[in-house]
Amino acid sequence: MSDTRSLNFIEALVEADNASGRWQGRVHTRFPPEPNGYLHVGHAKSIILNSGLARRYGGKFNLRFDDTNPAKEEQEYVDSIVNDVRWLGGEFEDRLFFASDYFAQMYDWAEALVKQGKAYVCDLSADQMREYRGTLTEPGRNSPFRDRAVDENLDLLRRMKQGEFAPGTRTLRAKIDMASGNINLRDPVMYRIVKEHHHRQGDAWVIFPSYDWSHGLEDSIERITHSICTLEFENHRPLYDWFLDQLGLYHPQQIEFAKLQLTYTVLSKRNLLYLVTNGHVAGWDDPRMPTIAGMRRRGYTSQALRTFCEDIGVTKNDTVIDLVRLENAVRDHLNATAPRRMAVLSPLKVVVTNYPEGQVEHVEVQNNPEDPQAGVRAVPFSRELFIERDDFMEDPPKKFFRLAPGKEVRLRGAYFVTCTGLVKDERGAVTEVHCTYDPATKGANAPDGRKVKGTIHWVSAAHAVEAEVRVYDRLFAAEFPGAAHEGTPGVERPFLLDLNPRSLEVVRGRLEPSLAAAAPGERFQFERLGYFTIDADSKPGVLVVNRTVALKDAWVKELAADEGGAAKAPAVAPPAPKPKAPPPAPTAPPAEIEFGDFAKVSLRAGRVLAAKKVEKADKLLELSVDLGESGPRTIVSGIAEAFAPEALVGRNVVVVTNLKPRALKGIESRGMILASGSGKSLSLVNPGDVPPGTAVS
RNA sequence: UGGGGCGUCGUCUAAGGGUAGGACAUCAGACUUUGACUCUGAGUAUCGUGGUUCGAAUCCACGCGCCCCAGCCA
Repeated sequence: MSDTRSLNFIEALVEADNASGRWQGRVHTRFPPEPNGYLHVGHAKSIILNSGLARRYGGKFNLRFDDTNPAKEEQEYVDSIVNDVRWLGGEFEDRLFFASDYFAQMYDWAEALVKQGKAYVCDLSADQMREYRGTLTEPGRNSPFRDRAVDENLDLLRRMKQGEFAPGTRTLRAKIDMASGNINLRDPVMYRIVKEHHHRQGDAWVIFPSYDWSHGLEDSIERITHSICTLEFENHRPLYDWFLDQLGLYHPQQIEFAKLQLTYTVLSKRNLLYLVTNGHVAGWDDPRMPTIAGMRRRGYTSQALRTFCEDIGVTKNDTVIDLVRLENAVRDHLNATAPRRMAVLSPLKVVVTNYPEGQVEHVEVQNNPEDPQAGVRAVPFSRELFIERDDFMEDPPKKFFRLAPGKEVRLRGAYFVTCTGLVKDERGAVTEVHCTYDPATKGANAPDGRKVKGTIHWVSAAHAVEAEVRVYDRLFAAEFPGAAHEGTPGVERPFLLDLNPRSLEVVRGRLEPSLAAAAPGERFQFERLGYFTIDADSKPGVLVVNRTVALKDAWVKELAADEGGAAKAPAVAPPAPKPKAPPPAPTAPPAEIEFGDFAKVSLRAGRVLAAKKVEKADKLLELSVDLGESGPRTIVSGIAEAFAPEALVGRNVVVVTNLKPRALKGIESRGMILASGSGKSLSLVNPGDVPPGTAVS
């Protein structure tokens, strides 16, 4: 650590402790996951914080499974977690621990507490206990079992441990204060009866310690100095302290920080589990998942994750980090380290008409301009090539620097070529582009000094290797998944409505031949496209490639700014640029559009499922519209003056479905409702009685 | 209406009585054999109201806003 950044509040605290000699200079942290799911980026922040502290201050870092609830925990999760922590650089060496290994010790301490008269066996049912607990504003009442004699408590506790009682019939509770303003102090449960097989203890135990009872003990046993957890445990700290104090045990300091939250991302284990079990993704390690395993498979590097976590800082502020920060960290690291290759994802054939048929030569291309050490490679060039469809336009706007009739561009690493003609199919689509090349420009500038504005990538048609390219985009289309649908009647999992229908697009790519030998896990930059990694699904001769993250693209911004986003619908939506000016009312057509533009409009029948007013907007309604897709779309429409929300539910409407999503009052609208008229005398275009999704002309 | 925590550019984050700084984003420009990278420039912030002080983001008071807590989950 040779950085100059200022200390975060935990580092400052540790340094103060070191200065005062509070822990004799020791720093010992831990990461205590419950093995009931895969780790995600939020956990990465914690792992990096805890292990980073140990590294920075010459201390130690433990990995400890908090496996105190046999009902939810599995060995599969233990294995994945160990793997993920290691991958992230969490150096726990031989200090891999399990809370369940401390069960006997914890039990002895529980008996000690009973003997001190500070814990009792309670026969209240869960429901009764809730009633006795009181509410946030009213104190609780003492359990009728609170004053049992020590001997009776001891006897009962031992019999609980023997398995004499049914689950749920009794608990061991700490005797603290039923009137405390902090509900956690109202005689919290220490042990509950659970008759389930434990992944490590088997059936040896039928009583299991609660978090509040066990966590401090675990830390104490391991001689942790700084027990770092997230903000929601702040209310539990008095308990952490109470148990340790009553027992007179070694007493680490609990410190709370704000957990990581990310835009366009869902991070609760419950929701992630739901996505996995309901097939919205292919598994915990689906590259769209925010899990460590998913990000690794996506091609993220642990270095990038570490930089990201360092970068966002550690505070107690409840904040949401913009996903682009993570993506930038990944780009940064990969820009410096990933070898460049050429690959064409949406091929358009180019014939270099003045290049001899059958001739092949190899051009030398740098592996990484950012890193001269990376050397060069030879790429075959021939008469027939593929270029990206997006890199050719028959009738380009003025600022288009790529290939177009009569225009000259550089083929990266090879020659200048000039477009001399094109071939179309019967439907008018361009199928082939003809060019001539200038032999004098090989790998260099033109001797006559003429410049080209654009450089495009290419592959030799005959030499290209085909690959399945999985083009991933963010899993959710909304910045705060589900937030806009919170409280919508009948919607029990609002975040599902914001799933990005284009989070995965699979294409047949043509890759430069050197990629044929690439191994799973290798990462590359496909020039001008993005960073990609070879997926584990690859088999000899069958390449599967994942897009890790796209390169930034100033050109799509340009297009969006100039043409209101209508000119081009890329295969994968780039982050929608925020409109500069307030967007025009969605029902008002642009002043003038071209015939060609109009032909690109896709109209489909939809049915309105729900509608409500948009806050702070007089004219806008937020609609949920069924278009026969996997989930309804959210569409914001300026028709509030003409229609009451309730009047729209169930109506059939015509929707422009291929518009670039656009944020209106912070709500992402994915489509436009067709209407005629204006203001209060609007009428909706009716598609007739057809199923949602039907194309309308 | 109980207890706990948090409020600084659009978003993160520094400064903790003495010039409100940085990063990301945005915009403008330069460079470019990747419309990438890099570089230059610009705009935008101390929740509010009082008070203490030569001086307040910082200290005090009173408000306001947001988050967490009523599992035999962690």
